[in-house]
Amino acid sequence: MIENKLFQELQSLREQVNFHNYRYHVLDSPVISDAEFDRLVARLRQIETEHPEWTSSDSPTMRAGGGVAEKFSKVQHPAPILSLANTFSLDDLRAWYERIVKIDERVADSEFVVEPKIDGLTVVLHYRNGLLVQGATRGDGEVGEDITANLRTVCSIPLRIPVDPTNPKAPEYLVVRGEVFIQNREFEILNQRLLENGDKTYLNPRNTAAGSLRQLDPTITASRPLMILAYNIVASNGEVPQTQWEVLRFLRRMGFPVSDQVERCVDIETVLSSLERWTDIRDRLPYETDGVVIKLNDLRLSNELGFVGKDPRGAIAFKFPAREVSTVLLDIGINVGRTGVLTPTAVLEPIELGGVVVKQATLHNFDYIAEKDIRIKDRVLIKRAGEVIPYVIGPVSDARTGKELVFTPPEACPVCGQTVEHTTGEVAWYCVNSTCPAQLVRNVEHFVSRGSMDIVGMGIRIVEQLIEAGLVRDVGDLFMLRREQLLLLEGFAEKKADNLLASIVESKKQPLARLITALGIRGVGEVLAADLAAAYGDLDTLSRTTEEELQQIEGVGPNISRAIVDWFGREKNKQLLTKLKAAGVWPTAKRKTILKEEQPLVGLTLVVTGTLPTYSRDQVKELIQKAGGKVTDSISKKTDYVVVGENAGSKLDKARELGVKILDEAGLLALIGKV
DNA sequence: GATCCTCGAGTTCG
DNA sequence: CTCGAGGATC
Repeated sequence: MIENKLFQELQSLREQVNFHNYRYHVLDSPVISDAEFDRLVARLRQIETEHPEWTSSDSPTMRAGGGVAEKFSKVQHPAPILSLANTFSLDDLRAWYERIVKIDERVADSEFVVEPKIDGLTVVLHYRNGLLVQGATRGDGEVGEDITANLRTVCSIPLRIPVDPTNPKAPEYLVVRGEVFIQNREFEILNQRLLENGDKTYLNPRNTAAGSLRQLDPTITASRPLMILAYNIVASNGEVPQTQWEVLRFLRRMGFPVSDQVERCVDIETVLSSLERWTDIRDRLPYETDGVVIKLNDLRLSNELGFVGKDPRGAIAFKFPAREVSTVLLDIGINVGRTGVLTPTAVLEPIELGGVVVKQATLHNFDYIAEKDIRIKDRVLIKRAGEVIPYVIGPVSDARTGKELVFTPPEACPVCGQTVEHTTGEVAWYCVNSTCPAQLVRNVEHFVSRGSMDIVGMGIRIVEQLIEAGLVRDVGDLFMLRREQLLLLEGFAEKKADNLLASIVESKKQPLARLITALGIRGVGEVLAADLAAAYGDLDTLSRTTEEELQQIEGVGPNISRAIVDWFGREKNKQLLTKLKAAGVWPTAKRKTILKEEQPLVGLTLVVTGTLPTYSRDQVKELIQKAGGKVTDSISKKTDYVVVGENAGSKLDKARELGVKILDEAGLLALIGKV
C-alpha cells in the first residue's frame, strides 16, 4: 500500500519535472524557480535510487546515461529525408511558383508557409507509444547514424509525447524531423570555455552543433547548449494533419519546440513581401539562418506535384547571401607595419562574400595561425567582421588532403632581410631595423593619414614614389619638397604638384595633438596624444619630460612612459624635430583647465556606433569632446551612453545587454543642450 | 594576482 | 572589427 503511494508520487514527479522542463526549455517561460525544480529532481532521484526496478526510459533523470559508445550504428530512415532546391533571388522564386502553377492550377489558390531555415543539423526522431525510441542524423537522406543517446540529452526534445498529458494522444508510431542547433550567444560562451581549457575551439555554431552530436560520450553532448526546432512529420501510422500549418501546430501540441517565426501566407505575393522583412528578422534572430523555406501549405497537393531529381516540387529554399564562405588559402604573406610588427595575411583563392570579391584577409599574428592550426593549401572559412573586414575563422579540417603545409614564421624581415626579434611573453615579432624601408613607408603614411596631419592627396603610392626618388628620408623632408622636384616625378603635372604642396602647407596648421599622434611613438595614439598636448603645450617641453612625470597622466605606465622618453632621446628623432621646427611645423596647445559649467558631459564616457543622420562619426566625437565628454570605442559597464545611428551592429546589442543608456543623435544634442 | 577596461595597431575592398 | 598589451582596479 505504501509502495503504491510512493509509485504514484514517482509518476507525478516525473510528470511535473517533464512539464517544468518543457516550460523552461521549450516555452521559455518557467513557472517555478530553479531551486524548486532542483528539489523536484532530487526527490525523484531519491525514489528511483531506492527503487531501481521502477526506472523508465522517459524519466527526466535518464537523459544522459548509458555510457560511452564505440561508434554510431547505421539507421535506415522510414522515408527519404529530402533536401530542397535552392533559389537565390525573388525572380527565381516567382519562376518556381509559375512552374508549379502550370503543373497543377490548384497551386494558384493554395496557401504557403514560410519558415526559417536554421543553419544546424537535421535529425530524425522516432516515437513509439509516445516514447522516444530512436534519434538519427540525416546522413545521405536514406541512411543516417544512430545518435539516440546524444539526442536524449537535448532538453527540449521530449522523451515522452504529448508532454502535456491533457493533450490528445500521440499516434502509436510517429517520426519527426527537426533541426538541432546552438544559439550564437551560447556558441561564444562555449568557445570561450574551450579556449580557457586549452581545447580546440569550434568554427561556428553549426560546426559546434555537429561536433556536439558526434560525441561518443553522451555526457559531453549533455554539457553542450543544444536546442531543437521541429518542423516535419516523416512517417506516422495515425491521423496527422494534412497541411504544413496544422503539422506545426500538432507538433507544438505534442510538446516539440516549433519556430515562432513561421508565417502563413495566402498567396505568393504575400510570400514575397514576407521575404523582404526577413533581411531584418535574420539579424535579430538569436541563431544563424541560411535562408527561409517556402512550402505549399497543402501537403497532399505538394505530394502530388512530385519531384525534380531528388527535390520535391512543393517546397523550396530561399537562400540568404552567405556571411561565411570557404575558399583555399593559397599562401601566407607578411606585412611590415610602421612599428616593425610583422603581420601575416592570407592570400586567398578569390571568392565572393557579401557582394565583394575577397582575395586577402588578415591572420592577425603568428600565434593565431598556430592556435587554429591553419596551413597553406587548407580550405579555410572566411567571414567579414562587422560585414566589412574579412578574416579567417579557421581551417575546414574535414577538407584536408594531406598536402597542406604547416607555416613557419619567417626569421628575417621580408623587406629588409634583417633578423626579426621577439620578446618572450609577447605575441608580435618585430623587424627592429630602424632604416627598414617598409617601416619608413608606413611611418610617412601614418604621418600624412587622416587622423594625423591629414595631408590630402598623399596616399601610399605617392609616399612610395617620394621615398624611392630619395626626396623623403623622414617625415620632416615632406616640408622641404620643392615644386620642381615633384614635377620630375612620373605622373606629376603642375596642377597635381601644386595641390600636393598646398595641402602640405595646410597641414602645418594642425593642432599639436595631431602632430604628436603623427610622430608614431609606440603606444601613443589619438587619445594619449590629446592628453600629452594638453599637459605639455609644445614639443620642446614634452621632449624634456621624465618617465616619472609622464606617469602622472592617466593611462601612462612604465612601458609607455619609457617608449616616449626613448623616442625623444634618439638622435634621429632630435634631428627630425629640428627639421620640423625649421619648417614651421611647430604647433602649440593651450594648457587649459576644463570649464565645468560649459561642459555638460564632463565625466561621462560615450560610445558612438552606426551612421548618424547629420553628423559624421568624427564630427560627433569632436562635439562630445568639446562638451567635456570622453569617446571610447568599446562598450563596458563604465560607458554612460551609447549614441546609436543607422545600421548599428553588435554594439547596440552589447549596450542593451549591459543596460547602458542609448541615445540617438537628437538625444545627444539635447543632452549637450544644443537643440 | 587576477580581472576588467581602454587604447593602439593593423586590417579589405571599391 | 579583431586582437594584444598596458594600465587601472579590486
